[in-house]
Amino acid sequence: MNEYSLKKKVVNMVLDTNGKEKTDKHHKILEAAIKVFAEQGFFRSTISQIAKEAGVADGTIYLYFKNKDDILLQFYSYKTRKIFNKFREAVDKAENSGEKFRNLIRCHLREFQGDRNMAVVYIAEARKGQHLDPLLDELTKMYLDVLGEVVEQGQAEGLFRKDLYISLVKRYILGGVEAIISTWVYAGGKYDLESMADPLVDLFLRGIGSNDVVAGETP
Amino acid sequence: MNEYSLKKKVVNMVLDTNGKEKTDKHHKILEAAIKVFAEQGFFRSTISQIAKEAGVADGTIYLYFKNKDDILLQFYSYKTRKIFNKFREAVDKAENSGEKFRNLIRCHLREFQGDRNMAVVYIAEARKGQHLDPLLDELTKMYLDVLGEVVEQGQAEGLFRKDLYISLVKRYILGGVEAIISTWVYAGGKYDLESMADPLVDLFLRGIGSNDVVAGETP
DNA sequence: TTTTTTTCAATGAATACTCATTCATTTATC
DNA sequence: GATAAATGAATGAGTATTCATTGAAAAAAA
Repeated sequence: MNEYSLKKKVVNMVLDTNGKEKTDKHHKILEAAIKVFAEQGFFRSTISQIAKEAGVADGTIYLYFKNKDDILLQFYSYKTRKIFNKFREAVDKAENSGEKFRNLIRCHLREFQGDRNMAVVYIAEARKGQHLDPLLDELTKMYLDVLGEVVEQGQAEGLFRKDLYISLVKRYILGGVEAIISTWVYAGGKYDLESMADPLVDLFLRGIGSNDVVAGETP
Repeated sequence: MNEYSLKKKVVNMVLDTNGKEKTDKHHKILEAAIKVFAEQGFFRSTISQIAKEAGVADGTIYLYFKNKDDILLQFYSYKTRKIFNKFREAVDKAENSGEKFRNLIRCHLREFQGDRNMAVVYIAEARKGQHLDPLLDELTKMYLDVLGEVVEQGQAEGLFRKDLYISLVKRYILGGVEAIISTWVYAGGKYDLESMADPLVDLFLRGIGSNDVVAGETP
């Protein structure tokens, strides 16, 4: 929106000797912001609310973030990297493509369940796409790439159908998973999200049709 | 936000003798607003922009709408009703559940393709759910109900599997369809959306797995 | 019919208010 | 004591909403 001139070095994400993230201001503000965003949506949230939630002064936020947009941006950047590593790991530790597929979806659900505020922000704020956040697209793209990889391997292994419209399949799977997360978020996160992985994978693999009957067609 | 005291009667959606909606101010403003919302997002859009797009003065908008939020609300209310009738019709005119299912999804895609601004607003703005719009939930709920109906009938007719977790299936299908619409919107609406209906239905019915192999399990 | 009066939708400048952002001052750290 | 970090009140840009004024058209009077 305005000029990007950082007056001070920022991004001093300190790690303490245990390797755990030190609860420094930067982190505290980020978490507070996501909580507020999750509750009210990005545009309704004010810097003052975030500052209060983080227990700092309004001005302090500007020592760590360029502006309000930058808070969301840094959140995406941070979480996206972190989550993507988990996804990667889940896929890589599996032997065959079927297991990779199941692991990926289970991991997706588990990670979002583990950080509900993040889930809300991703689900609610992410769709806008377009201008604010190339980062968002990046996560989506990475996810789709991993999925594509798994599906193609699955085809090679004879586990998945050969006649698939891959780009459609990728979107469709991501859509299905996000719909389940969105429902869970919306229901207040009351039930166990990860346990939806198996029924969901079953749907992806077998579909809802019985036998070989293709509904709506008259062969 | 403030008190709800309407000083004048509003909502005079005039129908001319042909039954077509007369292009009165109310309608003109609504369409203009959705265009602006689609381009910039609700919060970035200003009343002045909408007024300019509609070719009226800023103040005129307040003769037809309580406030900015109300524009979005009335849009949802209006479109939701309209679209739902189409969905209903698509389902009712089919004989068997398979055809109903296919019709519903095709209709969904066709309607969204036919009004891209609407699609953008629904996809981008709708996820927030929560507070602003019980209307939104209403559309979703109606859609899920119709879907549930179709799926249950399909089970009775032996077309769909009996061992389905219905509430999961409903969400999952809506998610898949929305993902396809979202992709289309995001790609700039360049290709034909309705033609995705058949491949999509195929995925829903048959899944991506080959034969009876259930991936990731070791039976 | 012509003239006068009333009405009320439409206008857009003025208002009121919200917030992101700044910066002079205070507090902590070394 | 000097440097760095944090503060929060003050600023002002942006914009939703209001309302006194206008003028075209309908109704009433002539």
